[in-house]
Amino acid sequence: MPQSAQETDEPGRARVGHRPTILDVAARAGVSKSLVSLALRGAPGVGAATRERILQTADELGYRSNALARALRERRTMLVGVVISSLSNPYHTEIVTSVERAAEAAGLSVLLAHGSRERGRLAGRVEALLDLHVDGLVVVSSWVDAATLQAAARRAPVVMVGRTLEPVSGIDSVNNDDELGARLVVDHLVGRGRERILHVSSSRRPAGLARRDGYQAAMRAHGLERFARVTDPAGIGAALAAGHDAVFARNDVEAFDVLDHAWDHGLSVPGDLAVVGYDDSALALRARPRLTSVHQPRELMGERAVALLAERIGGRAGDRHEVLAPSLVVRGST
Amino acid sequence: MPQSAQETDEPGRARVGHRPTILDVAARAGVSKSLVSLALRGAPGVGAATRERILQTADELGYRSNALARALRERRTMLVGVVISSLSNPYHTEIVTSVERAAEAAGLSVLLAHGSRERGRLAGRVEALLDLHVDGLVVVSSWVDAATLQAAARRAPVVMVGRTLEPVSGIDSVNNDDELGARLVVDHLVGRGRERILHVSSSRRPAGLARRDGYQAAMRAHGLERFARVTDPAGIGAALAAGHDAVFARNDVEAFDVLDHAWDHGLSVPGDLAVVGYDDSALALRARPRLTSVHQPRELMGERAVALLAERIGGRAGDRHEVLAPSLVVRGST
DNA sequence: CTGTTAGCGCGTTCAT
DNA sequence: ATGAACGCGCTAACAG
Repeated sequence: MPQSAQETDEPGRARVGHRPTILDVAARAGVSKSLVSLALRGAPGVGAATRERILQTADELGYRSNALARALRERRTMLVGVVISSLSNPYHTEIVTSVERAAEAAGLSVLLAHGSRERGRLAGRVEALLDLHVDGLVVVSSWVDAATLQAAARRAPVVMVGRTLEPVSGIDSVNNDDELGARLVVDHLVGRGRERILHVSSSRRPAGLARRDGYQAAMRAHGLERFARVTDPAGIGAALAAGHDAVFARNDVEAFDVLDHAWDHGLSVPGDLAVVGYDDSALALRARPRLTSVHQPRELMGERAVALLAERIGGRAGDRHEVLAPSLVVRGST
Repeated sequence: MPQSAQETDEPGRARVGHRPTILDVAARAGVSKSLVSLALRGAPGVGAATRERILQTADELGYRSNALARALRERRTMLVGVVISSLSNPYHTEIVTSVERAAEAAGLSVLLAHGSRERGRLAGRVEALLDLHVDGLVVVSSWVDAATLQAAARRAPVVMVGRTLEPVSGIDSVNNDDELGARLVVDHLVGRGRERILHVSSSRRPAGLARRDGYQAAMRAHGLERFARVTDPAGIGAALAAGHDAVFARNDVEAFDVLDHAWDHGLSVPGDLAVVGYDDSALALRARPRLTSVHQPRELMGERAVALLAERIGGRAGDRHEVLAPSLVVRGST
């Protein structure tokens, strides 16, 4: 004969080493577990006195509903997963923070999964979040490959913050106009009389490529293509030796490297060399001189990402890709 | 008459918009769900041919076991939750990375929850992880209050990386010897002929307090208590004006602020002012000149944190508190 | 041995 | 206000 916990357990006495369940509360309060469920969620159909007694009992027992069981039944978790590949790039973590803020405002809770660039690791992190049945996924890393994104999108709404290397159908995206950002930089530098502008970029990442393209187009537009040159951070020394009066780095991290190089070699900034970064992250303010940098509207990007996720969760079908305008923040490095 | 999925569903045909379940695989392979479960987990008692067919079928259907259901049943998730309050302090994120590495090696998957210092937010993040039934919790933030830690420890093993403000029973901890670290700094500076050593510390955090105490004790040991002085970062200007030839900052972030101040006011480092940080984080290498800093064995700390968690999960009862020795890494700033 | 049945874990929902 | 069923995977007990 099968025995339920209600029959075997001493009613009203929580088993030791065992979180109290809804059944414990029901037994102690002398009602059915259904009623406890209703009462705890403030649903109608529960007498005022009974409700009070149930809440009281739950409180005494320190009852907490089991999120796993609820999620299993409700088919949703109110969780948003955020995947990130760099905890050391302030721009990425600042995006995460803005996503968190927006998610919280929408009643969603954020779980972060972090994985570095190693093949497969990030895909594994995405899997882990999906396995937990997050209601949506925000990807803040261009290292998650298209196949993984596409597969993920079949399991949950996915928003990419930033660019993907190849177009991916079934996901939304939020990013800034990297070409425009690059143009703002070149225009600014040219306006300050700099012409020999070097571009520093270590990256085959999509945003890096777009910025590089924007840089080249802008140089061309100013008739400066003869000075256009791209190097990775390791080649800064050689490139600068060839003669440049300004550097546009693909992001603040690499701009910081350029400043370090200048410091190490006695180059004055902005005297000998103007330096511009991208992202306008905390690093831009850390730098000395403070870094002129292209600002991405992070706060808005986080909000839009969560909004797009919410729309998808609400049933919207088509893909949406939002491109926001960056702006240039001028500081001491130019 | 109740109908099971097996009866209502066309066998071998996954319902659209619905992840295939173990039942779908069972139906398609013509076996019971129990056998599918056994086969998928490589358990004995399944014929070779049958096993093959089942695996094949699962693969065709793209079956993924439902982690929520499994966790509900098995009472464990193989997840470790990590709580962090600052994504902008490299030391914290580097600790996270080392915990991740160690956890992965132990077959555990890490979920990060981030919350800033606002009252209650962090406690909420801890709750969120516990509600997901993480198998253990690593706390990398002294902002999580003692009551929250104690309550958490009743739900899952908890390891604190760093110090708690007040002693907390029921949790383990891993941290470095802050007093020793401070002493290393003072000894080093005195060895280089600096005596007027200022301590910069913004913080009422436990680690900050311990470093401050260590600093004061070390100054006393050198007969330099008359020069001992503590200020917060905002007061650097005034404090330096009072005459100091060295600064020991409570962490790299604040040491960086000191370097910035020096730069802004034309003080040469280490000529006019020697500067020492704490944590030996990525910031120490970013700084110019590069920062002398107290190294905490982050990699080891992450490993020990996960090891302690594993022990607790394995049933160990008593509290364990490990204190590791820091070391001084001397660079250009002194 | 191979494979099945029944029931558990826990919260939600619906018909009674 | 309640019992029964359900969401999904695991497992003890049992049949062939």
